[in-house]
Amino acid sequence: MSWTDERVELLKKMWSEGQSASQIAKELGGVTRNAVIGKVHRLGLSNRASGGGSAAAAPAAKAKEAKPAAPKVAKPAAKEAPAAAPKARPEPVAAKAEEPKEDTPIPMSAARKAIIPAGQPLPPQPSTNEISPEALARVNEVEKTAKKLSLMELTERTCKWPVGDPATEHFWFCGLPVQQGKPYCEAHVGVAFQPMSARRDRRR
DNA sequence: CCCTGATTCGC
DNA sequence: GCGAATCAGG
Repeated sequence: MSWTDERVELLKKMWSEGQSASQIAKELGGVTRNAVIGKVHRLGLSNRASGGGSAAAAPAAKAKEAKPAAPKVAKPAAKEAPAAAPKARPEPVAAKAEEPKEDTPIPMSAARKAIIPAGQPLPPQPSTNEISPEALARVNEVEKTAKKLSLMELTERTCKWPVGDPATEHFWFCGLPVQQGKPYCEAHVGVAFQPMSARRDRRR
């Protein structure tokens, strides 16, 4: 694929919108994020700043080291190996403390009748009708393709959204790839983290 | 490990 | 000009 005007235009657009290089690459197709980044630089728009019309900006970049007289320096291929010193390197193997593995918190699902074995008080949960319809639709859709993992099968990168009633047979965890950072997949992040006041704040 | 952008450099 | 490889964070 080559950088046609259209593709460059889309690149510029998406980049200015703050899309990541990988997202742009995906959209364009036929290029890697590296290609996108490379192009971005060549186009000289690597600096995504200057959004608001504020005249002053440029928070002063870091002091870039000037390049005195060593444009290209080949890798230090040759080893000096001067003295015949026996390189006895202690090589201290720092032992890392084991990180305590945290248990994954288990969120409640929408389908809870009112009975959880020990009869715990139900944790407060945003009522279903306050979640955007689209988000719910997506969740319902996703639950069909969920990987339906058991508790033991969950990993750091599997969606930990529970589906079904823990007290019944059909209970599982979504298991789809999580959204970076979050404990849930994209769809479930959508219902888990609501942009507060989603409905009331409609206008603005 | 997943991701990000930045840079280098052979092509 | 192009972009893989690599680097440097988060």
